[in-house]
Amino acid sequence: MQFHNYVGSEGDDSSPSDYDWNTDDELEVFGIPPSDPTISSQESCEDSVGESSASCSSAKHSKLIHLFVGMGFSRETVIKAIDENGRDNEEDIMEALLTLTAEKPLTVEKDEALSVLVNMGYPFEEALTAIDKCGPKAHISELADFISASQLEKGLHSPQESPNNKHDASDYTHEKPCQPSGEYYLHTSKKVKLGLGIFNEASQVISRKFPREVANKPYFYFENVALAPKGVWKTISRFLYEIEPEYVDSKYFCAATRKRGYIHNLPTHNRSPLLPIPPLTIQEAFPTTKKWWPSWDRRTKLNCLLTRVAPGPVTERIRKLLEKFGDEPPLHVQENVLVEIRKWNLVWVGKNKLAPLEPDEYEMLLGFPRDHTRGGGVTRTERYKSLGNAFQVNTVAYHLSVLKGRFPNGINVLSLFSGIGGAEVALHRLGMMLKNVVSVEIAEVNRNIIRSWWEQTNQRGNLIEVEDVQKVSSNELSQWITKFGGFDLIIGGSPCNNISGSNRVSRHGLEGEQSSLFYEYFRIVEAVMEIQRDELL
DNA sequence: AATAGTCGGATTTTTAGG
DNA sequence: CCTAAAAATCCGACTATT
Repeated sequence: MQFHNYVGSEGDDSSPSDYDWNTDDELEVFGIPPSDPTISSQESCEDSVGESSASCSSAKHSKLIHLFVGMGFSRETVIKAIDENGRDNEEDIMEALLTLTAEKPLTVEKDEALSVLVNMGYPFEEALTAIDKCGPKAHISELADFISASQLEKGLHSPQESPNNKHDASDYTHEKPCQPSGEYYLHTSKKVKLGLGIFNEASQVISRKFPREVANKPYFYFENVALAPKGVWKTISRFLYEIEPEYVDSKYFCAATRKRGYIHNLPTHNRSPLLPIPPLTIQEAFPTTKKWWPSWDRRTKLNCLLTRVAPGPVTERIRKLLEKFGDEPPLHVQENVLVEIRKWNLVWVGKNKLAPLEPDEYEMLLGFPRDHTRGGGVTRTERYKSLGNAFQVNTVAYHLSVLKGRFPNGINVLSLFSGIGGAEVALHRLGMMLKNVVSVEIAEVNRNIIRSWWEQTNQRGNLIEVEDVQKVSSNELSQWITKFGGFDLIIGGSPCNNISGSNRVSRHGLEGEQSSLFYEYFRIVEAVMEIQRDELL
């Protein structure tokens, strides 16, 4: 029953599966000479230390480059932006980068259109819907008209009439608890959730009532798997102030499915995605696989990236099977192979040859910098495990983007179940200054990864690493709060071990051994709320 | 009524490194 | 030849969706 919001009557024609770019893309991209969207976004991190380019020698310069490269811009673009704006004003550079990346012609029309529309100020989700409806080849003006029309049609009162004005009405004042009534309304833009997407037009304007205490500082953001056993999300909602989960599939943000539920008290107006928009199909994300991709494998999206990948013998078995037939295996063989392919999330890397994704491909799809989890004694198996448990950075950043303007002087973050630091990376890529980050993570390899990232990105703030969430006392919280002046954001996804459908052994629900740590999340949110409310009075 | 897909766990076998 | 680590191989249920 908690999935009642899936039942949006006519979700059919807006269903994501009928993005019909399949055929278009294949033809087009084949026709285009070697220009790889993926390579341009990845090359950057590789040799960032090699300061051989003659002109740039100062330490400040290279630090700046590193900083912005860490946010996901290509090294080339960063250098250009710094050259144009000087190295002293980081905000100007940031603006220039956003402009440059938005103007840069992308290889695929859809991405380009999306980027342009977003840059014009249209909400990301509406832009996607428009492209979905009008087709990827539609002219920008046509798409813009579509969006305006649909906004009118829905009688949207939102401040989007003048798309160029990104920052007009703020939906509420964050510093002050607005109404003394204690009632609080948050207007989500209409297409929130439904069908595990955020772009279903069947949904209506939703007003959520917040208890007064969560309408105030601090913001919190909770994440877990969407397809939990019955009742789990209802329980989670009950603890987290009766806020309805927002179900989002990360396939709208990258080339892989990732169905997750999010409960938060963030405003939802004027969200904006990270730029550049990542490749949204397998074919765009992995151009080299097109050469080997058989026509009968019609996938455009990968399935969820799990913590384990297919062992070698599986792919070898398929290869031998396929080699028995010619170019076109019989239908029943195709179907059997497809079942295995989908189950193990394989891609084509040679003639009849399949392979699981590499760890660095996981990183790319999930929005992390290349080699984020590499090195420092981290094994391959551990990388898969940590990455499989991680946030999809673009998705989370999209939600957190509303915070950017609210904390121009930096933000204090309490990050629970940090894992490999998806929340930290998301905030950083949004260009937010991280003042104080308390990061709670049980696994040593993950803490090392976060620490390493923190140092590589030249963070000027303060990172405190804590091991066990159960040992975080309210006393300790008080001390941090006093020292930092309070937390602005509490963020984390509690363990899904006993909730995930993949677990055949101990899917015991929210009360399971690991998943019950959700209550620790709740405990800490409560404690921080309590302490900071007292301090404010 | 049938199908598809899922932030996994326990155990055994193989490999890597002395 | 030994040990530790990594890879391979077992293992269904639950539910939204069609």
